[in-house]
Parts: sequence; structure tokens; C-alpha cells
Amino acid sequence: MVDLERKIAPLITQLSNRDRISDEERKILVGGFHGSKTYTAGSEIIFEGDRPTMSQLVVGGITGRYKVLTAGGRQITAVHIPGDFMDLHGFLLKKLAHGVVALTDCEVAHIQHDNVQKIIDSAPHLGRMLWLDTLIDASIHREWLVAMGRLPSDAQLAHIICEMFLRFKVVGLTDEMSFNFSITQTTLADIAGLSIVHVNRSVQSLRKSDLISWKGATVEILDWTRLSELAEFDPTYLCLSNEPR
Amino acid sequence: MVDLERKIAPLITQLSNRDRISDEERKILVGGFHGSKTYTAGSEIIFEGDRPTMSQLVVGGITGRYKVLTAGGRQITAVHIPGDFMDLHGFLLKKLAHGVVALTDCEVAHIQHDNVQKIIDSAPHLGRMLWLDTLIDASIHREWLVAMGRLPSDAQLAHIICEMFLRFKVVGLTDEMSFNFSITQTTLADIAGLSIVHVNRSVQSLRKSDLISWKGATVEILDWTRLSELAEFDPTYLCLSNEPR
DNA sequence: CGATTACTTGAACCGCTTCAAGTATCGTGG
DNA sequence: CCACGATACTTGAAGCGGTTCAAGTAATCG
Repeated sequence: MVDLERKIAPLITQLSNRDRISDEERKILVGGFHGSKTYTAGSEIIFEGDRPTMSQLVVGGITGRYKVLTAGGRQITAVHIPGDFMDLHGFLLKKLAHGVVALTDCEVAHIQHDNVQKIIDSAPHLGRMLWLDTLIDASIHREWLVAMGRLPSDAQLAHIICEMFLRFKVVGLTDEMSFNFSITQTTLADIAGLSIVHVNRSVQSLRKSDLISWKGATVEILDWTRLSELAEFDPTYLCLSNEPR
Repeated sequence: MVDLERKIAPLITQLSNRDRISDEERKILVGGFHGSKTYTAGSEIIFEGDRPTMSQLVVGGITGRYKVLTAGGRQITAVHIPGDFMDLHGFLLKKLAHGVVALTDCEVAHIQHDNVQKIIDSAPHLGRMLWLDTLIDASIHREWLVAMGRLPSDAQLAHIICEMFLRFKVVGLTDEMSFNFSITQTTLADIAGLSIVHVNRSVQSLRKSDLISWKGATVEILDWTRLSELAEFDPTYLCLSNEPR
């Protein structure tokens, strides 16, 4: 499965960014996966209330964890890019409280929970790295709570852009200071917990301040210093240091 | 250490609520702890940027994970009650992005990271239960994001009350439909990401609707059905089912 | 080229914040 | 046991940030 190995590469890259992953570990991890599937933008990958027997890894495109409310509003609680698990927590939580939707056309690889267990048993350090993966997920949630609760809308969007830039950079999907972030402003509104109209105005405010350019799917950061200051962005929470864990 | 065993009891209760914990496992877990410490309300237990070599468990009182912003605002991202770890994620994240403060007078027990590792090695199922503990923490974050992003303020507060009631109930700290929740409205505002004034008015709105009574430290839920409907509260995310994990 | 989707703009409105004051409540010392 | 200070809670009023409604314009795609 040379093909699958290539698809899993972003995950290996992410883990290698946080601690050394041996060749042996890489082989064990790749061996746990057993196929992939593609989805078109807008399609449901996981439904609220599902009890999956496998976990799914984004290998291309962008997906989002979300919940819909009775009034019709949607809140996205996580954005997954290549190398991110969308439901590794399902391994132990069993029943999922949120759904996952394809925010762009995307491709997803599968790993059975049985295989996750085997990996933990046979390669304890790799098991810890999978735990770490879910801890970073949680760490991002916490930072979103801070940004959502206490930052004005333009700073909140700036925070999202700073974070996504660094996360894309880790998996080698940035080009200088720009990256391909092909989500609509409607989706961005559901991430930020704001209205579409206000997201539009806030993005324009960032543009007018010469902090970013956002044309079509391409986001370019024009002034990282001022953008990250506005967002009060401290990348500690992304856990980007390489050390024994 | 009969005393320490008694103090760890809420943690055992929490875990036992999600899966069977054997006597052997209980002994191993208790044996990992090595002492406790008390804090007065308002004192810092963990500082942002710390690199702890142990994790801390609340055994009495309430603590809160938080971050302070330059404008002076504070956002609380998690509330910990007896039986909750406040920084088990520090075991693998190493550097903590948020501080932890005592929201009431409280007592905390300590477990060295070395001992966490020993527990995982010697009792794999117990190790998974610790992982699960951090996954539930993350699951709560996600639900807070939804409530914060898409619910009006009274419904958001209702959601917090529903959640706290069930979490207190799990560790046996409820009495009929009421529980001791001795936090100030200022703290509640920092949890909800709202202003103190508006929290006050929203609490009064819940009172006027005969959904709750909140006198001093005692919160009583007068109408669970209507309160949980207002909050769109679905307890799935608290992972309260007992099953093999 | 026409239909659909995404983005943009204006204007009225409302939920929440801020400022400012006043009233309970609680702990503590005289 | 009361006086007093501190803290928590409550209320009113003005203002602002963000929403909603309603169009209109620009992309995108068959």
C-alpha cells in the first residue's frame, strides 16, 4: 500500500513535529489504516449520535465538526485539515455528540478501532502520540473559547487565520505567507459564531488594515506581526515543539 | 493512606460511571497519588506557561482553567469539580497554555507524571480511562463552543446549569434537584463570555420563568424539562453511559 | 449564456456592554 | 452584638457591536 503510505504522510509529519517518530513506528501506524474514501463539499461524513467502529483521518481537503441548533443555526467546533483525525475521540467516547461535514471536496482514510488498540499495545509511545493528537484538538477548543468569548470579531477572525496558517504550514501546505483556505464566508461565520454579514465586514476590515488579502481560496498574511498582535495570538497551544513525550 | 483513598474517591466514582473499574485498578490508581494541598478562593494553582511534572486532581471545591487578555478580560475555559483533573493534559502537552485558579476554597491531590506512565504500562485499561478523562474534558469544550456561539445568554446559562447539575450528581454532590455551586456572578460571566451586568439579568430571567432558584451558593432546578429545552441540552457529550472502553 | 452560489452593501433593530449608582449580604473587630 | 468595611448583587440609562432583512453585484459552473 504505497499509495496509502503517501496519504498518511501528513499525519506522520504532524506527529514528527511534536516528537521523534521511528521508521518502525511509522510502519506500524500506516499498517493500521485500511482504505480511503472521497466526499464532495457539503456531504456528511459522520452523523451526530453515530457509534463508529473506526476513526477517520483527513488526507485531503477540509472537514468540520459541527452541531445544528433548533433555530437553524450551525456552530462548527473544529476544522480538520490533512493529517488531522476528525473522530479519534470516538475510540473511547463511543457515541459522538457532533457530526462532521466535508467543507470542501475531500478524502479521508480509515483506521479500525481494533487497530488503534493494537497500535497502543505494540507501540506504547505511538499510543501516547495518538493521545497527544486528541489533546491538541482539545487545546484548540480552549483557544477558540477564549477568542469567541473575549475578542472582538475582527480579532477573532485574525486568530482563526493565524492558527490555520500555522497548522497548514506544519503539513507543508503553505506558500510563503499564503495558503489555500477554500471555505466560504458562510462557513467562516459558523466557525466564529457570527452572522455572515458581519463576517464579511470583519474580513473587509482586516483587508483595509492591510493585514491580509483573501481572494477566492487564497489567504495571504500581509503583516504577521500586526495580525497576531490584534488576535493576541500565542502559538503555545498548538504544541509545536519537538520533545520526548 | 486511607485518607488519600477517600480523597480520590470522586475520581473513582467518575470513572466507574463510564466503565467497570476493578479493585486492583482502584488500588493502582490511588497508589499513584502522593499528597494533597489546599488553596483559598482566588489563589493561582497553575500559571500559564508552566511545565508541570505532575497532574492535579480536584478533591474538594471548584477550580477554573482560564486565560487573561490584554484588555483585562478573563475567559474561563473549564470548570473543575471534585473528581476532575485540572491538567492531566500536561502529561503529554508538557507546556500549559492556560492557568488554573481556585474559584472557591479547594483541595487538590497530586500525581507525578512518572506515576501516570507507570499506571498506563501496568494497567492498560486504566490508562485508557485516563485518556477518556481528557476526551470528556474536550467534549465539554465543544459543547461550550456551541452554547457560546449560537445560544442567547439565558439559554447559555441554562446550559451551564444543566451540565453542572449532572456533573455534580455523578460525584454525589447533589441533593434532590439542587447543588452547592458557590461561584460569584462575576465568575459566571467569565465562564459564559458575557458581562457581569448581563449575567445578572439573565439569571433573573431564569428565576422569573420559574426555571431555577439561586440563593447564595445553592442552585435549585425547579423545572428540568423546560430548563433543558431552553438550553437545547443533550447530555450525550458528558459520556455518562457505563460500557467497556 | 443563463442559473446558481458567493460576496457585498445599506439601513433598521436588538442583545449585550458600559458606566454609574444604589442595595443587600457577609465577615470581622471593637 | 452592633458597626463598619468589603464584596456581591441589583438596577437604570446610554451606547455600540453584531444581527437581520433586503437588495444588488460579482464570481463560478454547467
